[in-house]
Amino acid sequence: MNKKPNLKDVAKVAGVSAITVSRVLSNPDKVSEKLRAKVEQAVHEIGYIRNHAASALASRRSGVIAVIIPSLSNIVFNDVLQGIYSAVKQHQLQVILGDCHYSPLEEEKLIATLLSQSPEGFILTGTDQTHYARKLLQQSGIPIVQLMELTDSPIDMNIGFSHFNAGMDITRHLLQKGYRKPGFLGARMDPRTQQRLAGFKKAIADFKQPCQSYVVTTTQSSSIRLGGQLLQAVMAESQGQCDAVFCCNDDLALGALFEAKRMNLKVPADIAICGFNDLEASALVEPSITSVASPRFEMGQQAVELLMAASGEDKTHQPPIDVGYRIVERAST
Amino acid sequence: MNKKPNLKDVAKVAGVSAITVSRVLSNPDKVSEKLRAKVEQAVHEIGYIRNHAASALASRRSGVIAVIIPSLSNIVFNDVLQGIYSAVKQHQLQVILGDCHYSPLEEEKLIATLLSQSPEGFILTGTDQTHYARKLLQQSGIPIVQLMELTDSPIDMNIGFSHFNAGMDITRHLLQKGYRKPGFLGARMDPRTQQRLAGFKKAIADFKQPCQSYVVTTTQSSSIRLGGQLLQAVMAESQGQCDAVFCCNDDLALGALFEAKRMNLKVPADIAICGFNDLEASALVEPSITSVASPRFEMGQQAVELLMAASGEDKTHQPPIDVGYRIVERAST
DNA sequence: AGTCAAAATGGTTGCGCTATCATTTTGGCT
DNA sequence: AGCCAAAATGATAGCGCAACCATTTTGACT
Repeated sequence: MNKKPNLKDVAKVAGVSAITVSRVLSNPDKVSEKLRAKVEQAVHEIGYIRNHAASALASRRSGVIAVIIPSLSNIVFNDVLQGIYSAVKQHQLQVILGDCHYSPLEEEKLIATLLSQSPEGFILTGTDQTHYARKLLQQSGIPIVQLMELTDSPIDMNIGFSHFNAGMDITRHLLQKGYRKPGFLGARMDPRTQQRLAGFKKAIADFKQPCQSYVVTTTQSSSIRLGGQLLQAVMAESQGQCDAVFCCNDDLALGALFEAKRMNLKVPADIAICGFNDLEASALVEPSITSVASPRFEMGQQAVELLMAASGEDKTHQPPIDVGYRIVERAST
Repeated sequence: MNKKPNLKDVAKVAGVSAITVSRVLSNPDKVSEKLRAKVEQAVHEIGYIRNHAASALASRRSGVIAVIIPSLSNIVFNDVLQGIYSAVKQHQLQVILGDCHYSPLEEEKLIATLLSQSPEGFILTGTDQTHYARKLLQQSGIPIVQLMELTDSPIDMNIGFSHFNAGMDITRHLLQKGYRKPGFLGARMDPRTQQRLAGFKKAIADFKQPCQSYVVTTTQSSSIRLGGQLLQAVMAESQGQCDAVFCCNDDLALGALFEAKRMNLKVPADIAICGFNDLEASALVEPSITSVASPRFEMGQQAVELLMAASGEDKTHQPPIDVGYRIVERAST
């Protein structure tokens, strides 16, 4: 194995200087047609690949953005990620991704690690970063986007929607449909789930008529199977009285739906079911499941655009961007 | 904003030389207790974060591995990714991830881009890389793992299972169950799907009794909804004769199942349905869906371990590792 | 042909770190 | 106390590239 070719090797083959090769690679518009062809030919011929570390060091531009999500297994963040990757491609950036497993402490460590790559922007999920994490981020001086939720005190920029309002709205929807004994089924209980639960409680507290409500939660991670178990739990706790469940996400809702069938409960006659995130399956099961849709892909895209826009100009603190949500009413309610 | 602190700044605060600080950070065992405490204190105090680019340039170790998957939206690759991330954490590595959208050409470009980060290992999905991509990879001299499928001519290392055999086995299962007019429903038609289809055809060709088979495929990307459409298509094509479908993945199988119910076909009496990948939902729908399970998470983990093991020693070409698969027989067949 | 500004190309230097080797300090032993 | 190997720490150089500024070439105009 010969050692990897560098700029000088290309320069030699192309018969130009090293700096010229560099220019061809980074500013193809600034050089003459002939030169570019000659150099590109040489690059291809010897299979030259630019050393990113050296380039980043010399130019102080890493061409990288850092992203931290709480979970790789949750489809929700996948959609966001796809948005991020699609946007990033336009800007010729690389993504370095971290999975903090819903833990602020892991997130803090990840932030330190990812910052060492000198990212040009940072995308975080949620707003519950540790104090030291916030310090590191602020000190880094790069643009930051906090994603998914809205907060009054963002580190820098913020884009998302109100999970509290969404939880409240969908609970109101249940109440409007005449259900008076709704239950909340929650898993994981991350901040966004808690906000949805708070919305649930608020809707019930504000409702003009009195009603009985149930809350069954677990810190286990969410799954379809768990949805079934939680439905059993809420039916047991309510002694069969519970007539509607707001599941903190669609996985649970699917599981609750399957379980309801096994328990011979008619949906929505005996029990209404609604979920959150509007996964594809929710629209296609029988009966289809009412859910809350949000523009996840677009949120990811827009987060990248915000970073790019911000890295140019000076810090003009923009207000949080509310991307909103939509209650998708279906047969299950 | 003061500019970011560097090694010298830490050294000044700690009252030692820059190189010593470097050593504390990279070889904490090689320094005295006192020194380490002093330096770590200084690091934390000024919020120093090591410049990865400079470190990588000077040490020729990037601490990064590159991973390319064909799709971010496919849960299958998510499981693999999780395995990769879990293994990577042990080794203090970062992952740079690319999504090639099932395109070898995009993959080639991605490979070039990711190689510029001087990764210490490369994980690829599948075995259909372009010629130039293979050249670049080989020239890079780093360990490479091709994942998911098995091949006789790997670029370097290879871990996966035979999609051909799996497709053949599950088709045999249908035939053994007495179905004589099976159909294959395929989406995307990436190499692995094609191998499953080839297995399907082989099983039918080898079967001792003659039977009628149907193949309906599309290059559209897979979805639950599409599964329903493909079921309609195969029933139309077979004039209602088709009595079993092998769906190239579980999303299609779920869609086919939902559609079968809408068409008032009993599963498995009127039509058997089986899928591939054994997603959680497949076990929980009614009737539960027969599928093919494979150790995806472990494959991802093991790929990383292979890379790490290989980067130490010399290239001793190991044979491909077959992780196997398992037919999970359920109510739908 | 001669002029001059604009476009194209090249030389030097330093980004922040670590490898290599050199030097100093430590501490167990006679 | 004196010796010496081992442990701890420091000085120097260079990784491969792009910023900066210098130089050469081009071509539109008189």
